[in-house]
Amino acid sequence: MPKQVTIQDVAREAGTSVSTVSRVLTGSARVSKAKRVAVEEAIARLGFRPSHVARSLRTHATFSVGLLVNDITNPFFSALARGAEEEAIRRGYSMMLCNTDNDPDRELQYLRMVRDKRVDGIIFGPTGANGAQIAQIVGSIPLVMIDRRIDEVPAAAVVADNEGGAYRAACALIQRGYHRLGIVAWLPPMETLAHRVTGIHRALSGHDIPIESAPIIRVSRIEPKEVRRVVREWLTERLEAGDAPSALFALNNQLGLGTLRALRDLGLKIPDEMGLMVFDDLEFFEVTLPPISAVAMPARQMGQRAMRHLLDRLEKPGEHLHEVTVLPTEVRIRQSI
Amino acid sequence: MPKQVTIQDVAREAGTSVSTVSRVLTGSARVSKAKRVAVEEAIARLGFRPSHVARSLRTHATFSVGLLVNDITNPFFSALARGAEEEAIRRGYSMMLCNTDNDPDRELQYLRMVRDKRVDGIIFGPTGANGAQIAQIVGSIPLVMIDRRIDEVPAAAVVADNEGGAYRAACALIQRGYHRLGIVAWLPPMETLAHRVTGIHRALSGHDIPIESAPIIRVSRIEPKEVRRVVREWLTERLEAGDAPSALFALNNQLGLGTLRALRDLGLKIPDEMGLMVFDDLEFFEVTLPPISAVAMPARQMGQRAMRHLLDRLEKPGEHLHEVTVLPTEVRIRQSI
DNA sequence: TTGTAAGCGTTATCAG
DNA sequence: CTGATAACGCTTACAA
Repeated sequence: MPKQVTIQDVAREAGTSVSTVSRVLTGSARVSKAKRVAVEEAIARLGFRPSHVARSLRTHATFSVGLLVNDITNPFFSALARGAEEEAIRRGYSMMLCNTDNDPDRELQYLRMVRDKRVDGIIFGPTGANGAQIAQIVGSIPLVMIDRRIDEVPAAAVVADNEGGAYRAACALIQRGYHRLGIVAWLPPMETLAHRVTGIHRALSGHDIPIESAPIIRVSRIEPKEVRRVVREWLTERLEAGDAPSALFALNNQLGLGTLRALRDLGLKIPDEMGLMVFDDLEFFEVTLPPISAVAMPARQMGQRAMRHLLDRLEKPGEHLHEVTVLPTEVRIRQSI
Repeated sequence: MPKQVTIQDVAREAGTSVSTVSRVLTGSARVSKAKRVAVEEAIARLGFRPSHVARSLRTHATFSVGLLVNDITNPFFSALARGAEEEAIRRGYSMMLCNTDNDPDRELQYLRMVRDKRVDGIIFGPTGANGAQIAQIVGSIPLVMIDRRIDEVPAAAVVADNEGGAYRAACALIQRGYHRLGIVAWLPPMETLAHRVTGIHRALSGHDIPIESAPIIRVSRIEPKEVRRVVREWLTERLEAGDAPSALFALNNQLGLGTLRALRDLGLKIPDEMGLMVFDDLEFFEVTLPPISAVAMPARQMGQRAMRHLLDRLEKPGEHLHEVTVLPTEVRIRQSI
């Protein structure tokens, strides 16, 4: 372990004081040309690199932020993370990645960890649980919610236009003659999914279709295999009873993937025997046969915007507006409807 | 900004000294029951949380590691990141996410950043460039290479069995009668891709097929659209000349996606008019029509193993073996060949 | 078992 | 413009 070069060493080498070295480091005050070059040369000679941790202790700023998301493996969140990270690095911040796996306990554990590490701020896709505890843990750390919000915690948020996207997508379905919609949803109550359902219902009502005619298929676990099984069984039953919907609307990309597989299992021809629409577009929906219609969320942009919000607030702490930014979604009609 | 609670406050509240508080915090020495409960109560009362940054300054350990990968948006890397993160959190470490975008400059920038932040170690998927500089920047920070290696930097590595996987996949192609292979590759020289080519060549030779009969289609940019265009044009030309391969072997998932689209553009029936094999399996290859054969890399496990290596080494610095772990790949034959 | 005090590597205050 | 020096919040000898 070669001893690390400190500001003291640089001062000695440059024949000056640590304060002067610090001043050229931070540019916080004027330094004579002569001294500055002496210091710069000493730094180069010694290969000195100031310790962020010492600096952080002194300044109470770590230039790092925590990103808590459900699962980075989900394309939506990886795109979001990418957007956030890009903005962060551009502004000199680094980002700690935390996968909560939608588990309230992990969420709390992570929140504590980043708080203890004294991150300057947090970008947070909440599970929806532990409202009060979160507020308490986070305390006064600047926080931006992403994708979902949570009422107990006052914070800015960046979300997608879930209701609007679902509404327009449902209208497209209806206009193409799919009047009987089956909604594939996930069991746990989530704000985003609820909004999507609302959008669909609004479209239905707007076309004088009773919302009771659109059954909701609720899967309890989000694993593709499970979704596939549940949807397949549900559909089989309905088909036998002659009471099946003419199109399925899956409320997120994982549900969409499972649904697609269920449809394949049953050998149902898309879009003739069953239409398919999924909320949250994936790159590969473009290349399946047939290509699948989806409503696209601006994931990367959401991450970028959330990070921008956060850093803006860190850098000029004047404004404490907890605004919620709603980013538009885009309905992409392909051949599955 | 409510002033933060420090160990001093706890000591005062508990009627003891800071050292005693520190001892109950770290468990580094025995403390009488009475004092301990006094301290614990004081901590609870005050909501004290020790500052990791102060601790790090003192102990020279930050309990954080840097993860540098090409692009988290690529499913291979997000799975890898997930595996790494899981192991990290399990052992009390946090992970900084850095996307290098395969850009040597960004790579250097990030390496400097994590080093300045005094991460305890680095997991690093190198671009392949700046060997000497990397060695210099990283200095004595424990480092584990992932996916690719780089000769100038002595470090442990975790890689997939690229050659073996490609070999077995090529054998499968040949056995099914695809004797004329077109290899879709990326232009920049990369160890992993080279190994894959080697594997294919070995399979060809083993079946007495001259390797010259397997042309390499080199795309200069990895964007799907570009891959698609290049492959389509190349194929069109060959088809017209009556000199096309009978199957295409794409060397990574992005190339695979682009190739698939090119095949669709040309209306070539898979697997009858053209076979397709891609290195690096994606979830959705299972659900395309037809499902696509691929060789699967244990991405998540690679991340986990790399992190395990790294942390093991941090925790018992005795061993300095720069071993390279080669994880097996699995050929998954589906209906595209 | 407990307390005092000396750092860890910076930045910031305050004189000169 | 420059230099001592006191924090920052913690851990760890060293003493008691």
